[in-house]
Amino acid sequence: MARPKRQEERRSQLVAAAQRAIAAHGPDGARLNRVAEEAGLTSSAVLYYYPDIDELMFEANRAGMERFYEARVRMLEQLPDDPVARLLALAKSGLPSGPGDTEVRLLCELGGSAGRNPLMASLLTTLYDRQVGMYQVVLEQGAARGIFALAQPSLVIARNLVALEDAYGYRIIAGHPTIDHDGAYELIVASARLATGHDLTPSASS
Amino acid sequence: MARPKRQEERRSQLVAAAQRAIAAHGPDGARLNRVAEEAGLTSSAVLYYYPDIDELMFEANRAGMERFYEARVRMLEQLPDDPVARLLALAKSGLPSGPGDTEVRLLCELGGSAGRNPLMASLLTTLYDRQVGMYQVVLEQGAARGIFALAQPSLVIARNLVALEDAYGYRIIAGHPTIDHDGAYELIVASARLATGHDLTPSASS
DNA sequence: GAATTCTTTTCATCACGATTCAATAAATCG
DNA sequence: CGATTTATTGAATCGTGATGAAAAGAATTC
Repeated sequence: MARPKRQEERRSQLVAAAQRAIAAHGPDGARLNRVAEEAGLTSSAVLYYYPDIDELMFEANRAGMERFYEARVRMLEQLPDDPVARLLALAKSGLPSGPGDTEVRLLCELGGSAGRNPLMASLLTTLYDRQVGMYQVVLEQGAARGIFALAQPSLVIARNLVALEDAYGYRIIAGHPTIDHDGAYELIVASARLATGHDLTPSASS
Repeated sequence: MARPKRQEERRSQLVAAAQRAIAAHGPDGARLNRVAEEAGLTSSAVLYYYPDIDELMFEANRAGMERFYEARVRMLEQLPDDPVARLLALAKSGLPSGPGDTEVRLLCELGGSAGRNPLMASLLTTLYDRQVGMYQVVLEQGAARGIFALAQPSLVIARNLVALEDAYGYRIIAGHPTIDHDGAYELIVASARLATGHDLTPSASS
């Protein structure tokens, strides 16, 4: 009797468009027009789905973080039950592939705005703690099996490893001439070696 | 025969005002009006000194980084010639005092924009490398005197320590509930302990 | 105090982005 | 097809910020 609603589909398209716009122009430079252009619509159409533009922007950021985290969780689940392999995979998956990695670009943009946006600050803090939790599980698992000889509490090691990921993410996004994805990975692994007392060579897992 | 020029003084006042505005509203939210208000002037007066507003903003950012770095260098110089004390002081001075630390807030804001601003990216990369250099000097000094037993090349250790500083700066600015200045300091020192093979207790320097 | 140069404000203008609303297009069902 | 609901557009409006020009204000020298 009428045209069916398919708003959810459009809404997620708009969220994706907003994410691209933010990655391209920053959280404040992502004007309504840019989002609309990115989505192939007019600004009015965007407003039709998100009468409050801030709501769309927040959702774009929130969803971006969620997606980043969820992807890592899924990756971890698909891996064999090997602490060494898992630790290395975590380190690799936490780094941007290069300066053009839009997913991490988004996260970096948010980091700066956390200082003046309590909501963003809270989301980022949560994301950080969740990632720390992931590392902790792997570390504890390895320790329980006698594979890792943790030199520090797992919380300390995990916090430092996630911190390294974050920081090198910024360096890679900024295009550091000698710290690219692989270089940062090696640096993080080097730190993990000391903390776990393990070689962390892919094959020497047991 | 006429009123003397004292533009340099005003210009540096404006740079400081711009820094405060950026720390308060972000790199893109720092409108000309905000800067003027922060400086106690009108927007036109600001334009009188900086016809190109982007030039002021860039200078504010550049000067902010420079100042941050120079302050650390001076602090190091004033310290006794003790690698342990210097390393600890470095770690402490690289972290924001709290979420309200405007100097580090500024740096965090820039980190995000580096992805779309090559000039900022270049400045931040330089700042990072310079800080790494500072750490390297201290590490090598300690190693040469037999105080530190470096578990890795000094470049690797230094890069990781500066990275930790950066990342915890973001966490502190974001107001992480359990990672404040002191907490982050302990985490960084914990990592430095493993890398230097030294207790890093303030008194056990020799 | 008058002349001169530097500084600042006021005001007008311009461009751009957000927002609204009426009009139009599209999809579905009977 | 035509009624009905959903989706999208385009023009109009509004506010904000950047910018420029002219006028007013301030500091110095003679």
